[in-house]
Amino acid sequence: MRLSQYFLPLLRENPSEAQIVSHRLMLRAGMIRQAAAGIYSWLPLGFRVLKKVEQIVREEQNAAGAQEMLMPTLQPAELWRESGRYEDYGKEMLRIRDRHERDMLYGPTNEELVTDILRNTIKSYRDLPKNLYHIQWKFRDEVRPRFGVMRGREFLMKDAYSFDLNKEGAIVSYFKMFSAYMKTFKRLGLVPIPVRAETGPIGGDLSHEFHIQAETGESELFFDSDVQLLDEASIDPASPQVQSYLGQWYAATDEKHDPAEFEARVPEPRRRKARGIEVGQVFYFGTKYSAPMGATVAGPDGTQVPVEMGSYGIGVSRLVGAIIEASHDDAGIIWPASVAPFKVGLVNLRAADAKCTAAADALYRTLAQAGIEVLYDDREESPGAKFAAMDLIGLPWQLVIGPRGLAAGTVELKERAGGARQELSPEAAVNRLEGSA
RNA sequence: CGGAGUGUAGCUCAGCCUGGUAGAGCACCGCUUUCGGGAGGCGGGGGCCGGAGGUUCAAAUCCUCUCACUCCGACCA
Repeated sequence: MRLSQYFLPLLRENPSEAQIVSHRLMLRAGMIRQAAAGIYSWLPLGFRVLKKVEQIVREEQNAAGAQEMLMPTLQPAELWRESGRYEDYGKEMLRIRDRHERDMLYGPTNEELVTDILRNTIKSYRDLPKNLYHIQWKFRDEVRPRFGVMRGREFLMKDAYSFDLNKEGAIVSYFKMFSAYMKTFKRLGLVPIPVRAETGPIGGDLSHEFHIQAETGESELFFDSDVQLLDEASIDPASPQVQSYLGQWYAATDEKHDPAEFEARVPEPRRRKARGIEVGQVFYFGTKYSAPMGATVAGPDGTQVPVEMGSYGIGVSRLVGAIIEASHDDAGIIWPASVAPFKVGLVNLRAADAKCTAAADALYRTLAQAGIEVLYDDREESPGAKFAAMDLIGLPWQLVIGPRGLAAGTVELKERAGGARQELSPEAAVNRLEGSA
C-alpha cells in the first residue's frame, strides 16, 4: 500500500480527550475516531489490526473444536424475560422498541439467544457436546465509558457457549477453552495471567479471568509470578486433576484475594501485586439458563435433563488497546508481528529524486510480489517526519532507501522493537524479511 | 448516578475576569530553498467562538437554560 494513497490521518499532538497511552496512540496513528462516548469507527489501519486479532482468536477457537456462527446484535426482550435477566441487567442494557411496539435490546451477551437455538434443535444427549461461538458487536450502556476501545460501550467480542450432558463434560469443555485462551493470547504477543474470578451477572460457580499486566489496568491482581510460565500444552482438560493442577499457582482478582492464603502459599520473591487489563473470561454455570429456558435433552436413560453450559468471552476490540498498552515506547506503537497491520514500512527518503524513487518503487514491487505486507511511504516529506510516522504506527520492520545507501548499493533495515539497524543489499533485506516470522 | 471540569480552525491552545466585529503554533494549499530522525523563506485558504434564549447601541466575553465530551468516585467484561 502506498502511503500517499492510504487513508491514514496521523495526529502530531495528543488529542485532549485521550488519557491513556493506547487511546492516544490509536488516535494519533489514525486507527480509530470517536463517534460518541465509548463508540468508535475503525479506520483502515485500525481495522487491519482488529481483523488480525479476530482471525487469531477464530483460528484458536476452531482448533479447540468450537464452531463459528453469527447471531444478531438485536434480540427480542422475550428471551431475557424467560431467563430473568431482563429486569436484572439494569440500565447497562440498551433497550429498543420497534415499530410494532415490541421490546427489543442490543445484545450485551448471548446466553439467552444461543440457549434458545439449542433447545429448539438439540434433543438427544447423542448430539452433545457442542461448542458454538460468534464474533459480534456487543453494546453495554456503561455509565462511564473511558480509555478508548478498552472500555467502550460498543465493542467486538468473541463469545463461545458450550453444551454438555453433565458437569464432568462441562468441566472438560471449560478447560479446553481455558487452554485455547492461553494459546490465543500468547499468539497475540501477550503474557496472559489467568486468575480465579467472581462470576458476576453471568452466574455460576467456576470462573477465570485472563489479564494482561499493565499500569493502566482496571483490575488489581495478586499472583504467583510462576503462573506466567504456565504452558497451555501442560493442561489436560480431560484430567480429573486439571483444577488442582492449575490451582497450584495462586492467582486472584482483588475480589477473590485472600491475603493469608497468598502469604502461606507463595514464597515472598514470587508474590506479585499488579494491575491488569481483563481480556477474557471463562465461566462454567451449569443449568442457570438451560433449566429456566427448558433446554433439555433426552439422557441415555430416556429422561429429560437440562444441559450443562459454560460461556467464554474474549474482548477482541479491547485486545487491540491492551496489546498497545503492553507494547509501545515514547515514539509510538510496537506491534507484535502476528497482529501488525503491515509487516514492513518502506521509506523513500527522497521521493523527489528520480533515482531514489525508482529504486524504492522496484523494492516495493519485489516485496509485494513476495507476499510481504508493505506500507510504502512514497510521500515528499522530510526524513524526520517520515521516521516519526513509521515509529508511531509501529510496524515490525522499517526499510529505508536514501541517496547515501543508494551510492553504496545498500538499504537500511531497522527493527522497530529494539531499534537495531543494519545496512545490507536490497536482495539480502528482502530475504531477511521473507525469513522472519 | 453523585462531584469536578472543558467546549474558539483538522490538532494543541490563547482571548473571556474588565463587552467594541476572531488569534498563535502545528497541520493544509501554492512557489521556493532544502531535506539521513517531526527543516527554512514568501504567499494563501480555512471559524454560525457547541446550541437556544436573554441583557446591551454592541456578546466568544455577562446572565439563564440546554447539549456534548473529559476527569474523580460508585458501578461494570
